[in-house]
Amino acid sequence: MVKQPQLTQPLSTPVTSGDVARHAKVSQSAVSRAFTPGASISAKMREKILKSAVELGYRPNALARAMISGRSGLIAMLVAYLDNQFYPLMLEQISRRLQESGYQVLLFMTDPGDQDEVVSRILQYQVEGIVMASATLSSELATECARTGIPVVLFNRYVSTLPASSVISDNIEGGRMIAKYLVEGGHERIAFMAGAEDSSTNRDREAGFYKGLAERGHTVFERVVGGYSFEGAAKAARQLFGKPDRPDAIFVANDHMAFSVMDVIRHDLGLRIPEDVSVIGYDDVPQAAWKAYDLTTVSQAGSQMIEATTRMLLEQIETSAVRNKAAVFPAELVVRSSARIPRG
Amino acid sequence: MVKQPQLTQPLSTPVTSGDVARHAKVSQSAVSRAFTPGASISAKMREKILKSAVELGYRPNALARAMISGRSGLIAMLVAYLDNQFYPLMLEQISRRLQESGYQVLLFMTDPGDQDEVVSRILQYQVEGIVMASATLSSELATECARTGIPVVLFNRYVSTLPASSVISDNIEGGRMIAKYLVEGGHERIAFMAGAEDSSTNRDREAGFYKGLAERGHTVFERVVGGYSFEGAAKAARQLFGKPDRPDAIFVANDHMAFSVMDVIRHDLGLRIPEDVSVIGYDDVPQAAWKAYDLTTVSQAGSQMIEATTRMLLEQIETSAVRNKAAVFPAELVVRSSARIPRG
DNA sequence: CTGAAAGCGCTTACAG
DNA sequence: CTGAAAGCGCTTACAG
Repeated sequence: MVKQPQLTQPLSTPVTSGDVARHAKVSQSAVSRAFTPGASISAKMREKILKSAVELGYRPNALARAMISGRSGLIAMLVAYLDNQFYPLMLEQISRRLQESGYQVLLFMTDPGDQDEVVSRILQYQVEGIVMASATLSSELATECARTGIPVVLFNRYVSTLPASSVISDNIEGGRMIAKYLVEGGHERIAFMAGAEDSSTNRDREAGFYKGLAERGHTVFERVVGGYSFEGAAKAARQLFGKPDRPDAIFVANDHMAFSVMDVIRHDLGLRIPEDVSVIGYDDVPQAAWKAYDLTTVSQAGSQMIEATTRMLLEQIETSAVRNKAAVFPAELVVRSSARIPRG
Repeated sequence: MVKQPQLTQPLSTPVTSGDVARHAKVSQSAVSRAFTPGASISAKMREKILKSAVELGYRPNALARAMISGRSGLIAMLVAYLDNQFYPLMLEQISRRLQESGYQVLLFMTDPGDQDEVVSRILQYQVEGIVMASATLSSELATECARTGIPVVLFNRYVSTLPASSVISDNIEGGRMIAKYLVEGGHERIAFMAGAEDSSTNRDREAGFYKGLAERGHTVFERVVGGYSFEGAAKAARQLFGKPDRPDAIFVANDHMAFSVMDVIRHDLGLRIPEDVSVIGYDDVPQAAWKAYDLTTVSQAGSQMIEATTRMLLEQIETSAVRNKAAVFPAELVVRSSARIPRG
């Protein structure tokens, strides 16, 4: 005969440390100690308590613990949009790392209009740290977050005037490498498609790119803005390549837009890549390796950036110190077939 | 002269309702009421309190509120992997909807090994509801979540024996439509690539597909397993299409794998799509519309599924009732160019 | 409408 | 090592 679940014990067991204490015939403080690593409690007592806890289905209430200890174990993760695959992958990995370290991620999908609301909620939930993972979140929001005094790490973005750490790759050098590669590939009319004008990633990639062109006696042939969106990039590409005197190469500020640009060049305009136009992106998202695009791009040191983000954040939390350090990781050109390969 | 921040008030303001009460010369309960919608408090008093609160930078402590009210405002969102773009997009939209409704998403990236740990943490954080958003999370995990008595909604997955609601699209009908389309397109050797064997999406899509084939006097030509991963799909595709007697059409259980299959067919094997092989996917992720793939696929009613997920979850939370309803949304064939179009 | 008081479930000095 | 007690910051009956 199958035993029915005991009806006296509701499914959503609100079992407290007091219940366990009574059951194990010990004090409530002892129960607390049994669940606190490093607390002074005898092995015998702990065992007895753990046994009772299992029997009753007890789990410490993390919220109550947070109240008294001042440690919520919560990290706010601010993200703007997940279309660009770079971000979900980073979100996934950073979350996993934080979970492994005993923290839990509170997700904030933020929009430009949200700012005050977001900051307010972050504060209400007593998060111990904040990760801002988006190229496009406004710097006012970053400033507000930094002002809370809660440790902040900006991921793939920086605001130099802020008491917040940031983790980025060397976007300036990345831009330079791309300029070098395109010039050496013999291109004469080299264009640039910007992402979001106010993002540090775009600013640095663009600055490095122009610098690289200048170093080789070139200037940009034409500049358009795609705004880091697929549709924006398509529109800008049609305008740019739809004219008779079109570029023979383009650096697109991220891969996500580069795919859109490639589609327009090939399918709307019937041009060949790289024979008619060379295309280079930035980020090296997994799709860049997909054969249909096989995109030459610059790889951000993703796993190092993830590691640095969690390390810097946890370090700040554990030392109660708010820092303003920037970790910059090297960029690396990943050569595939979407851009003409220089000879030699 | 620029004024320095007051050093007497630390940046991470631990301002409590008591501080506000003292400042506004009212009771602490009054402060609480000023921040509780619908509480009985005079307009004059509320105003005075709100003014003090702003001056001091007070925010109610959500954790303390949760302790006493039993409402944490937290929803656990369980996700397995974010490679397949379908999931980040759903995660983004569901999170936005929950935020708008005043809830906050606690993110759990889960692995097969994690189960007990995940359930334990969910319980510790006193979440009010759980969304399981993954085709591949194990049904034991789903069972464990349902057993907690916390409202659960399975997104894009179901386990019929569970006291949990689920939101899915009509995967059986979707599979049938694909079979019909391929048979009518005149294909003779129609293959199927499965995703994860134990997922309900795969089971239903496969069952519907076979049923559709049978209805038209066909059987599946060959069946391989891609496991819902890009690499798994590539491997299976090489094996399947690398032989002389290869399929002339394939239904791949999701778009994410279909892209991989298309790359292998075109670039590794030099075959044309759809002239040599027709490919159909499932999900209609944004990439399916990218011209390089232009994938014929079945669209899941994403926005309806998102809406239903949040509505069903919030309804269960607000009525304290755990339900076992399944919301099934219609599937729709999206015709693009990766599969031969039937005449007429 | 308002305030004093109890209590949510814990952790952590403080004695013993 | 163990227990009694205070207290984290709130909400919510209970009186007035």
